[in-house]
Amino acid sequence: MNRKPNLKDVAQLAGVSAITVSRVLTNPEKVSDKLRHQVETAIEELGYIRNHAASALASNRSGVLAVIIPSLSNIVFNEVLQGVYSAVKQHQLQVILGDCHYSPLEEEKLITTLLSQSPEGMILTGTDQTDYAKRLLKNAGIPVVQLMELTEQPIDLNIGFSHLAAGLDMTTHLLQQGYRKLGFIGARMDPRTQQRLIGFKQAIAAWPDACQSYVMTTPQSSSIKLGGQLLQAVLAESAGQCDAVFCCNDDLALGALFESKRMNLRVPQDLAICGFNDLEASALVEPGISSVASPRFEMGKQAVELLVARSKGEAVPTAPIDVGYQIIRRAST
Amino acid sequence: MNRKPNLKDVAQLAGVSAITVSRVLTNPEKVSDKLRHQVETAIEELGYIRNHAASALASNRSGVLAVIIPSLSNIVFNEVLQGVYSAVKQHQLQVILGDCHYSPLEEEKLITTLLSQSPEGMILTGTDQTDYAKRLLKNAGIPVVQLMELTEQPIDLNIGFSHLAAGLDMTTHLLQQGYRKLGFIGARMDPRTQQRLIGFKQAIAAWPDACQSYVMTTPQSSSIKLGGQLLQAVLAESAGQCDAVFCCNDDLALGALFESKRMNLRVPQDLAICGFNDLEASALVEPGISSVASPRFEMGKQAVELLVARSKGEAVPTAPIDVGYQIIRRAST
DNA sequence: ATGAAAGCGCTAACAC
DNA sequence: GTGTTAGCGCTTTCAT
Repeated sequence: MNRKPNLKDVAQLAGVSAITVSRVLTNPEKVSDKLRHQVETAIEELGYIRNHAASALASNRSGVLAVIIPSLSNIVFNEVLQGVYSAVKQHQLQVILGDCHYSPLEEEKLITTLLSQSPEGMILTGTDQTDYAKRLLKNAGIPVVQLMELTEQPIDLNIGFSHLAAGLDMTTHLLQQGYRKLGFIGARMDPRTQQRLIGFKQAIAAWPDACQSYVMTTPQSSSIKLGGQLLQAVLAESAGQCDAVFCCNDDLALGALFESKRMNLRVPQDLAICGFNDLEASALVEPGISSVASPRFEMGKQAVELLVARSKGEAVPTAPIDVGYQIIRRAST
Repeated sequence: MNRKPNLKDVAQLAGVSAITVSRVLTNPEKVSDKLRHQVETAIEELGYIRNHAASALASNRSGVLAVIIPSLSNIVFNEVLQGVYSAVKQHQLQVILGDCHYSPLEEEKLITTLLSQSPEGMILTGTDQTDYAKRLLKNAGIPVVQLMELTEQPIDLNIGFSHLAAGLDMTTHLLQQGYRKLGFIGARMDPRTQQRLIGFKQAIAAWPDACQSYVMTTPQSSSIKLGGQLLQAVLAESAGQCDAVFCCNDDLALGALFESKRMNLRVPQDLAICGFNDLEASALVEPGISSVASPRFEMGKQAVELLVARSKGEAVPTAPIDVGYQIIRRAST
């Protein structure tokens, strides 16, 4: 016999019926000590591993959690993922991960693919799914979490924070520090980055004194190097007048900082720099870069907990959950 | 009717048999244009999504690829993952990912879990699986790739490079630059890091002139901050004599560089610093940090291609594939 | 506490 | 090119 052993093989060897073996696997406490031991021995001897597809089909429970992030290379989503993985362990769930490359259309396609695995829940990043995707998800009858940002009309559950408010607060901080010629550099410009830019503009509009703003964005994906290039662009655009730059993330901010040093600009005297996401490096470079911190790991974890609770039919908050953010002030501003 | 539509529902609506619908889904070219169109319309109308568990059970093909990495938070494995994901797309495979936290025992447990999904292949990081895990994998009868480092006795397929040789080359580079009091700082100390350390020691042993070495390692996980702390430790141990540090990765190297600046040590005059992995930041800090580059994305990609080829029964190289590495010399050394 | 029978939704193998 | 039949390996339901 060379094929993989199945339940029947184990049952036969243990001298019990298939269903008893199944019980040992899922509800060991429902089987007598004696039989359980016989079965466990047989399983070990045969090296039996339960066939997940058959199990899922018969029980109508896949044990799968679908997760879609916009980018595998952005460390920010990686941290969310870590939270997700830390939480699924306790719940015997397998994660199926998709990377939609910031594209709602690709996300829609991924959703159909992932739905075919009959996931018991789905975690999405952001709130800009296509209408068709939203319909699919509502029809799927599984709990869905939209993560990272807030929306008035969630598909189902929603956990995040306001990127607009964070952008506004950080910009206000720059203004309070006395800077009046503010640059904004942004890459990729996904919905959350755009919210930050809106916050930036609102803060400037709301400020009583006169101030200048110079916005420089690119659809290119973000990198440290790009931060240096965009800083140059903003300085050129402002004819060197710009005295503070709001970088839409910490990678750009690091690049801007390194570039400033190469140009012998003093930070924060000649130029203030702030970022977003509060990566480890931002705290450790000289000067430390002011940034916006948010509980990414926790968001991922909480999304899973919420999903699981909902699956069990427990009552869960259906209103968006605002996890907040924190403006971290450092020497760069 | 509120339950999810199945093949039969689609077939009935389209006025065909179930198998025809199945064919439209998997081999559209085997169905006449007319019927195919009818079926596609019915699928759309019902919002039908194929049940993966049933499909996998009946066809004995799961469409799943299992991947285990030692850490989700280490960007290095992330890049490998990106390679993996970039390749699976073309092959209609879903990735199931496990994080074994650098523990062979946890890896063993993960392997059993992941095997229950009947994956069509498995990608593992490194070569230090438990004996039981190796047996399980051999019995599973699926192609397995051990990635990142090389081994004489692979479980099945093997793609990687010699971390020992890379460590040796980089250390020799330091010696060639005239440094004679070499520090080694290492965190986590997984098998690959240990190989780098062995290379470090071999290079020193092989060098004709007298030289000193100071090795400082910790089981803690690596971070930028830790790099600064370990640098302090090495300087203390060497009574300030150490004139070059080999950092087992670029995070530590960055931390060491930032710390050197705080201590007003000139790099590379007072202290040379080199890292491993060649992260983006290493090229952009001032001075740039010398490092070891390796084709991580490509390794991930190649692993998938190899696995798929093997699954199809194509001939694939069974000998380890050495993808090599590159010593990147920058101003820090 | 244990088992027998039925069936989950799909596809392989074989007809036609 | 299309359909029929059988069965993948497991769990549900119901009986004992």
